[in-house]
Formats: sequence, C-alpha cells, structure tokens
Amino acid sequence: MLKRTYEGQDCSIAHALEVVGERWTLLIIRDALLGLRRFDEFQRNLGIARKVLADRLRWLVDEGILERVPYQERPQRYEYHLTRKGRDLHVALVGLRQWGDAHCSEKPPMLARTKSDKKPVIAALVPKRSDHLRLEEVEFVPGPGHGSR
Amino acid sequence: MLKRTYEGQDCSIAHALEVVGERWTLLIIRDALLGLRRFDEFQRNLGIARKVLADRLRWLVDEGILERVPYQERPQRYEYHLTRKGRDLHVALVGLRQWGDAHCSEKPPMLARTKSDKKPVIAALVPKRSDHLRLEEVEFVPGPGHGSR
DNA sequence: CCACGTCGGTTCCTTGAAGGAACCGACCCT
DNA sequence: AGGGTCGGTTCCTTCAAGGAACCGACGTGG
Repeated sequence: MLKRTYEGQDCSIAHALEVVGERWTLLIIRDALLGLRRFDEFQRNLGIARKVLADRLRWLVDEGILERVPYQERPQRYEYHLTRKGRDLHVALVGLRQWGDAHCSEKPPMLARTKSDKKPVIAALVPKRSDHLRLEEVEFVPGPGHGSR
Repeated sequence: MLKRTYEGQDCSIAHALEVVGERWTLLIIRDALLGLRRFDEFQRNLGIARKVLADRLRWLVDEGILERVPYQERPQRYEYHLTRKGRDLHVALVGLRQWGDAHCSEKPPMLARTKSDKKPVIAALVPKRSDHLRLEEVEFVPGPGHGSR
C-alpha cells in the first residue's frame, strides 16, 4: 500500500480501515481476542514476517488498540493486551467470521456461543436499545470444520 | 501485498479477508450497498486508480460478490450489482462503521435507522434465534458529522 | 465529415510495502 | 563456553498500488 489512508472519504468505514484495514492487522486482533499476547505467539500462529509484525504491533499500540505491558524484568519483556477500543472490534470480526462461514468455508472452524447456556450466537442488526450479548458473555470454541484445512 | 492469501489459517476470518481484505475492496462494497453501480461512479467517489478498480471489480465478479449486468447495447456497457453474497457483508460493514464512529470520528457521518419508525440501529451479538432486522428494513442517512471532513 | 464528449476500460512507469532470511542483545541454563 | 529463549532490527528482493496517458466503440453538434 502506497498510502494507508483513504483521502477525501467522509465515512467511518474508511476511517476504521485506515486504522485496521492493512494486511494482517485484523488477524492480529483476532488472535489477541482469543488470548494471544506475546510477539512469538503471534509470529508462530500467523506465519507473518517478523518485521511486519513488529510494525503492526507498534502501530496498534500507537492507535490505542493494544497496550504494551511488561511481564518480566531482566531482560525486560513485554506482551500486548487489548484495550477496550481493541475489544470493541469483536462485532465487526464476528460479522466477518460468519460471512466467511456462510460463503467461504463448508463447515465453520469455530463457533460462537453463550457461556451460560451454550446457545449459538450471531452478529446482526438490531434496534439500538434492544438487549444484546456483551463480549464477556460469549465464548468461542472449535466447530465442525475445525482442522479440515 | 505479495500474496493475497493467509496460508495455514484455519479460520473463516482469514478466508473472508482473502476475498475482501485487500485495500479498497470493502469500500467498493460499501458504495455498492449505498447504490453505486457504474465504473465511473466508483472511480470518482473513491478516487481510486482505474487499474486497481478494474482489478477489484473483476475479482469481485469472479468471487460472486458482484454481478456484471449490461445496461445498454451499442456500445455494450455493464454495471455492477451486488449479489446475495455481497449484500451479506452488511453486518461486518456496519460493525466496522460503528467502531469507526465510536473511536475514529467525533460525530458519525452516517446513521443507520429502521425504515419503519426511524429508530437507530446497531450491529451486535445476539442469540441465534432471536429476532433481528433484515437489511431491507434498514436505511442509511447522513448523520451529524456529515461533511465535517 | 470531423471534432468532441462519454464510458469502461488497458498500458506503462515509478514507488514503496510485504516476504524472508540473517543477525543481534540481554538474559538463563548446563 | 555453548546453546536456547524472547523480542526484536537489518537488508535485499519482489510485487502491488498510484498516476497519468492512451484506446475503442459509440452518440452529438456544427
């Protein structure tokens, strides 16, 4: 990408994509939502070039999506934790996931369900004040298509 | 991007991003959802290089997200219509939009509301069988932040 | 009949981001 | 002293995006 920006676009989708629209970025956030925290965990799980991963992590910290927190001294080591802003991306990611489930995979490699009664969960449009699930009420578990690729 | 694929990822998010994750692609689909159909409309509205637009449109037609339909003969001219598969991306796009509204813009440039009673609409996680709005029940109108950029 | 405009592209060159492999520095263990 | 771990950085190559010019089929006006 020559520029990461979409100039002249008066649109929150364009603004969002300027921040998280580059290659790898949403997959890093997906992994963070699933609990990954350390440089090597991301690198091994994604197979991403170390340079690109370092660039993306720095950018995401600058944007307030990840937080760089020390987990040991001598040698100083840091891990990356999602902020509220980062966790808020879960709706868009679940939306992408279910589109991929419906149109790109035969069987879903992963399922979203309620923690309490294990009922399937989807992302959908609803009236603003109607009740919906918070991220902490939902869990993600391997689905029927897991491992088929 | 050297490759458009994310090899070794057993994940529908990765598969979805292999199809619609490249620069410009989601903005083209956003425009299509708002009613744009012709090459020049997309090109002017996005300010995208014509070559890249031609590449993306061809790709999206190949993937069954857009349909190339003739709207005149002599000279043969085509426009691009969203398929069901393409329209299904609206949940992910609204999810991205509201994240951008919440974290990247001061005021939303665009609002989603119900066509019937003009109540605000959000994307959210809900139990699978609970009722939610279909795309045709929702409209998108300029919001308070419209034109501020 | 010739010039101009419209639409939907294609061609060509330049620039810069991604891939990949090697290297590095601080520390620990044996 | 040698090797391993972790979190990077450096360097080179390759390929996609940006941008501007060009093109072909057709309609329009003088």
